[in-house]
Amino acid sequence: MIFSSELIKGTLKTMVLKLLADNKKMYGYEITQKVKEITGDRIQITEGALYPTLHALEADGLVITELEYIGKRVRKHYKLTPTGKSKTKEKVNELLAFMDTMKIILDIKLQTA
Amino acid sequence: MIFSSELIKGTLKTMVLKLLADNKKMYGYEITQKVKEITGDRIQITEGALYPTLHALEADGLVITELEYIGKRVRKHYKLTPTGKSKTKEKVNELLAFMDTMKIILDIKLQTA
DNA sequence: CTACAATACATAAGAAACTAATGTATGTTT
DNA sequence: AAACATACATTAGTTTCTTATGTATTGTAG
Repeated sequence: MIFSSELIKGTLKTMVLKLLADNKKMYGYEITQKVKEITGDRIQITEGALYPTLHALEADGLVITELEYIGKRVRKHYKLTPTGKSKTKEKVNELLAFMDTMKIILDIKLQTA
Repeated sequence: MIFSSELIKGTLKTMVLKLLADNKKMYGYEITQKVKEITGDRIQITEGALYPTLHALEADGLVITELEYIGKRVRKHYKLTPTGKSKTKEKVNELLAFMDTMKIILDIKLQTA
């Protein structure tokens, strides 16, 4: 089962930041594969969503880039800046807290009729 | 702390369906207040987001409406249809599973360097 | 040895879903 | 009487995604 894309909305930036925090340095294609791998193919990040997000993170000063050449093929590595690291902690904590709050709504029976 | 609105994206429909499942019958304004109440003001659903969502649920046959008059003021109550009830279970289960998957990404240390 | 799949970047048109603002109206509190 | 709360609704604009397309290199299967 693949998660409906609407669920991924709003969590993509946080996911990418957290992956960069855990892996120090990643390139775009690697991020798509890693997410597929660790979610058992249930979350698939499309390139059309990922690249604009990475560019936005760079424009915001949360990541810096570094080019690597594998033969003639280029890889653009992304790495968190200090600002990016603290922003990552913020965003991760917020998402975890949000999910706890959502669970209150999803789990409880408010009234029984 | 109020959750950034981007996090609410994609979960609104599921929240509304679940609230209707637990409360049998609710009107729009009541939904906004209930969500504020049970989340300690951390999730605030705006009317501009809620009403179009309710109308979409009705157009999709997941809810039916019923008008109530309190003096001259009108309340539009929403109630799940049988289709709406089974859709609610699906969406709630999917969101819970999604959150478990997200926790894998947010909690684990993939590599240490 | 060539066609297809995979790797790797990127953009762009359109859609979806929201925000923020505005509008209308009634009821309640200070 | 003014302000706030209740209760519906719409709309212009923005953000963020999907789907498709484009370019190019490298690996693999027939």
